[in-house]
Amino acid sequence: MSDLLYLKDEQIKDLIEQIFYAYRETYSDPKKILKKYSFGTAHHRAIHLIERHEGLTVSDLLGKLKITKQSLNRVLRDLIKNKAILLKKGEIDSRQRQIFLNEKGKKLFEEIFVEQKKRIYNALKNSDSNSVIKFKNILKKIINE
Amino acid sequence: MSDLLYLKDEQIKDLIEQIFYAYRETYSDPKKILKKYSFGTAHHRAIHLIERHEGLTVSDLLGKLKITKQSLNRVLRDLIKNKAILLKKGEIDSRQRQIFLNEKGKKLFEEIFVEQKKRIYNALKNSDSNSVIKFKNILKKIINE
DNA sequence: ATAGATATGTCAATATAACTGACCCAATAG
DNA sequence: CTATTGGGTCAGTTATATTGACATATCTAT
Repeated sequence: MSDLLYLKDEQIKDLIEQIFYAYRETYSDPKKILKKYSFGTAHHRAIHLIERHEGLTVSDLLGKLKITKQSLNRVLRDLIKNKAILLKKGEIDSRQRQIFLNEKGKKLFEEIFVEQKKRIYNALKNSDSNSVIKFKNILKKIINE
Repeated sequence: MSDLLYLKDEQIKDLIEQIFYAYRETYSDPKKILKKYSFGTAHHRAIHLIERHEGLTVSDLLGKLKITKQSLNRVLRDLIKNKAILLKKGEIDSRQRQIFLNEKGKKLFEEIFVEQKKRIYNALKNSDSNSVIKFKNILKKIINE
């Protein structure tokens, strides 16, 4: 085991605790907005990933969320019913469905994002760009690219 | 809005996505071990916080987990039944209960931690200490200290 | 053309972890 | 001594996930 301070078990335990808080807080901020639409965090995560990866297929989304298709289906049904998203037949492979936000979904995403952004923006605003790059790099390593 | 690259919305959206993955992966690793004891991630989070803050009170733990006492109570009951933790009357205020891991709980924590540690250790092992300090600082800012 | 594999959708039952609301008791604080 | 606080519990409900089985459409390979 390394004797470097930041690789000591106690430091790693702290990080594990802080990663929990960071996730929870980041995804708690927009809960009031979601509730207005009768959505929960499951819907939020889906919307976020669809916005980041417009046109992704159902199985792409399953791979990112790592939930079962039955779980995802409930979420997608709700979002479709609410006209937040739409599914189109895949252009190359028409078994696939590509998922897009429509206007209502984009507006909802923005509303959510305004709330979530505050926390991250405030955390980063006094950091130099080098710190932020290092932060992102370590996050990437934690999730294996 | 800032024109600094790392404060652009797209960068912040990426971070929000990566924080989700980082949390999920970090807390997924020990699920097999937890299952052996018929525990879930709710028990895991409680055990982790009790290890980091030995002797904390029930309301301390509630404040960290941000769940209701009814939810926490189920978790604590399971952990007590399994002899992973014990509750002692508060020394100053005997209405309070201070929570401790006992030997079985410490062993369980270690077993869990070995699994979780791998991911974080591998992410940090090739980073310089400066990067790690900056990583922790930004995490702290995200959770407001 | 047809057989098998793949992508998606769905029904049903169950598990996990959370919630709200209503009480209770013991102990501290005013 | 009364009000408040810390903790525990019962009961019912909601949100999100699971497993397993099966259906349909489409693609791929022979």
